[in-house]
Amino acid sequence: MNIDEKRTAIIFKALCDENRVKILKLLGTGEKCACKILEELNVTQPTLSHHMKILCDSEIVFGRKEGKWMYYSISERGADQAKEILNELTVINGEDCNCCK
Amino acid sequence: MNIDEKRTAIIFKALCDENRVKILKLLGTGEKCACKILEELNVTQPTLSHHMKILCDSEIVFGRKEGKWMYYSISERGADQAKEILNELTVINGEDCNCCK
DNA sequence: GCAACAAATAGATATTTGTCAATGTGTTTT
DNA sequence: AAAACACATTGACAAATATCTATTTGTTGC
Repeated sequence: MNIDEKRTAIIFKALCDENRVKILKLLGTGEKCACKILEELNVTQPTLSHHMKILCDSEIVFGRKEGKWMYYSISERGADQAKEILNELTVINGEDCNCCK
Repeated sequence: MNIDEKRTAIIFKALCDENRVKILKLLGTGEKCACKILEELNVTQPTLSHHMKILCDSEIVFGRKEGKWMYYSISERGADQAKEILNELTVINGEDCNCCK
């Protein structure tokens, strides 16, 4: 696989904000509606909406609309992709560098 | 494991910038000195230094000094920790939310 | 259609981040 | 010791980000 840097940055942006990590932890107990997530965080509704967008852009979180509610859950597919990229980026293939010795 | 949100954000900050992803890809072929990495990126030396600090703060990258050179490599330990956190954050344990139904 | 509700969008603002030029620090070489 | 080199730190600045208030959009129930 050849990793796209821009896409990788978008994916892991999901995980580099405290509130978004909290949201993922909440989603770990299963699908949640936005209103429920909002209760658990100390942010306004628009701020939550902003974070949910970033999480969905990463594809680690999946959102579905049902009537006037939005339900969010962790996407196994998206999570697996993030894991695969993390694996690829941290595998060590080569030799030590002697360029400066 | 109970995941610390602040620490998690610091760890994954390593992966949410294009240049840092490029650096990780370079380190995938083994330990490299800063000067070699600098050749491959379109940034100045202080900018590289800044990125290397963020990568080392995440502990995904390890730096060692040898004389006037800095050698960087991927830390298996740090990478494993990032993988473990990503796993924990994307495992689904619970039931679907019925709170709004 | 209208009121009530849930979520998204727009606009404003403070903070954080990525970047560079200039300078400082520590090491090697002459 | 002085010069050269590799890297870190500082300070400045523009761009991106997180947050809020106000408003808009879309859905439900009267």
